[in-house]
Amino acid sequence: MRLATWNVNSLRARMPRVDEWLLDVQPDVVCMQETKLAEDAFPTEHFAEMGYESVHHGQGQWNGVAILSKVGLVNPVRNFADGQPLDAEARLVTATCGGIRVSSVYVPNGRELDNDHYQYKLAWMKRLIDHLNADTSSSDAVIVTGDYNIAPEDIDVYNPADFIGATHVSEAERQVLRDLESWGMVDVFRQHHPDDKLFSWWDYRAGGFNQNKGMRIDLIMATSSVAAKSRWTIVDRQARKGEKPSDHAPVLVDIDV
DNA sequence: ATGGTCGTTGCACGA
Repeated sequence: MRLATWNVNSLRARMPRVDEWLLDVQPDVVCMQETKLAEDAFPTEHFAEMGYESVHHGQGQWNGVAILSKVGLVNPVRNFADGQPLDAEARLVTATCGGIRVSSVYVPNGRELDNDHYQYKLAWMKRLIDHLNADTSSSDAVIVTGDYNIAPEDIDVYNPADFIGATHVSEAERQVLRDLESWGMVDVFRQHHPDDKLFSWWDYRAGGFNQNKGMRIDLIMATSSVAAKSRWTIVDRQARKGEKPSDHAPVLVDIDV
């Protein structure tokens, strides 16, 4: 099974690149973030014609997450499943694909450390664990992948000195990611590439991609049973090049099934 | 050099 995560930064703006990429890469499961589409504006029929079942959790101009699957898509759940009042923003969707419980996540950005949005981000990550406890178990085959807006370690940013006092690298953010690992999740890319400094996002501004000023914030987190069956993982930098790219590159993993 | 671009929407804001 080939699974990918990609923050497309507006599916409407990205459709030509998404179509081209699906045909080229032939993923079985795709987790998308920032579709920026209303619930009903998702091109369900178009993806069906390309062989994908899909589920979308959208809200309109911001956020929006989706899962595409060629290996079945059952028991979809939009939003958190922990029984608490629903998140007002469309940042989480879950479905079982090919026997794996898959979630597509768009973790809040955080903006600045003293911004209310940063507290929302930390609370959101804590709540993700409540969701997992309600929806599944760490002994199951589970993947939670998407734009975490957290660089797990200093190796995951181009120049750690430039990020002092910034979000994405703060100790509290890294701690909630470690809490997810304590729950039972493995960072699949880092497992296969312990020393590689490879990024998944580069700012559109100031030639960020050409200068490789990026961060690795798009993560494939998997329970140990899935991680053990993962064979190969890459960042698809090709998708960040060319006409009208997203500011994120897809991250791929191939899993033995 | 505290900028820069792109996406939304609508002439500002989020990333």
